[in-house]
Amino acid sequence: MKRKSTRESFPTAVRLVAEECIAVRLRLLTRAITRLYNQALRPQGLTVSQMNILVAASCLGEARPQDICHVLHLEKSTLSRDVDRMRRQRWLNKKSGEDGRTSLLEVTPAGAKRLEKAIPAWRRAQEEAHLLLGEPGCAALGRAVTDLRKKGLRDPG
Amino acid sequence: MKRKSTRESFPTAVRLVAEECIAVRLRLLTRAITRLYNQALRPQGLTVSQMNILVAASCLGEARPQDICHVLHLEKSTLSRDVDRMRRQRWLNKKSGEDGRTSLLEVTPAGAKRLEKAIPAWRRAQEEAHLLLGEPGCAALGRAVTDLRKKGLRDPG
DNA sequence: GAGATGTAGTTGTATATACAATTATCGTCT
DNA sequence: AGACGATAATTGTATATACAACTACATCTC
Repeated sequence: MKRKSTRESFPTAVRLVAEECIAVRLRLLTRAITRLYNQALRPQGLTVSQMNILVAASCLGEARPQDICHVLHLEKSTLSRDVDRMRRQRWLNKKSGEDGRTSLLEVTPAGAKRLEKAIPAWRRAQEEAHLLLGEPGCAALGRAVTDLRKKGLRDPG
Repeated sequence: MKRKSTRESFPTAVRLVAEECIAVRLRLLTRAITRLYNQALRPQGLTVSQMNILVAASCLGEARPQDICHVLHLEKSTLSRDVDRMRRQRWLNKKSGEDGRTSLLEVTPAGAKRLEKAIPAWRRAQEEAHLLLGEPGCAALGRAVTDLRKKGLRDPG
């Protein structure tokens, strides 16, 4: 993997980014972990994103799209399309709310079943991920998310 | 945000996923942090992914696509398309390597300039991200990535 | 109550991501 | 030399993601 470099000299700042950039690390780690979960979930016909949404919707009961966006820090247009796909699969049902602008999403029985059947696979992925991050890493992650919600870094949309 | 739930009872396991899932948290956090960096970088005409690739390529010197995939845990087809876009921008140059199958990527002067000009914006985003994660969080993140590379969770492609 | 302002969701467009299949090349073995 | 298996990259297809623009509805203000 280490290759002979034809020009070893380049700005110090670039080296700094390479060594310290939080986004690089976080994105890299997320790619790896996402792959882990998706591979576990694939036989269940679910992606980790879809599972996220099903779980959030289950917890919220009848949820407005914006509520789900808020808890997942998801952009509204992203969710809109995710929901499209999941409605096509009949995992989510859309009802119009009292306010003519809003709608309410609800997990269908089929969606709930799909989710439940995926739990064992999730558990396996979760164990591997836990091993990879270590207990302190997981704890730090939890704290960061709590902070994020508290500080309310404006969520998109 | 807390809404009246029409059905408060649903499987315990689902609650468990909601409260503990590492993928949910990591992805959520990554969405937020990615947004942070992208907003900072947008005036410089760079995305965080593109910056990642420029930095990796700069550090490696002449890099084979697979080398970049390896250090960033990126799937080869993903990189292939990212590189396409960046070649169109003239930030990367592709030369054919000695082996007829491989190619070598090199950051062009234009690419290097674009990257350097983006550093101040990066620095601002980095500070905010650091604040958000806290020093322990950042340290844990660093450790996790080091571990990931050590344990060599097979990278894709 | 009509127009201004604001909010919820969808649609247009682009990037980022990955898996599967394909293409092109390489190396080896006979 | 030719066949076969391995490797590097590209291409086909689908999901995930976000910003900007738009649509439809609501609320506020005068």
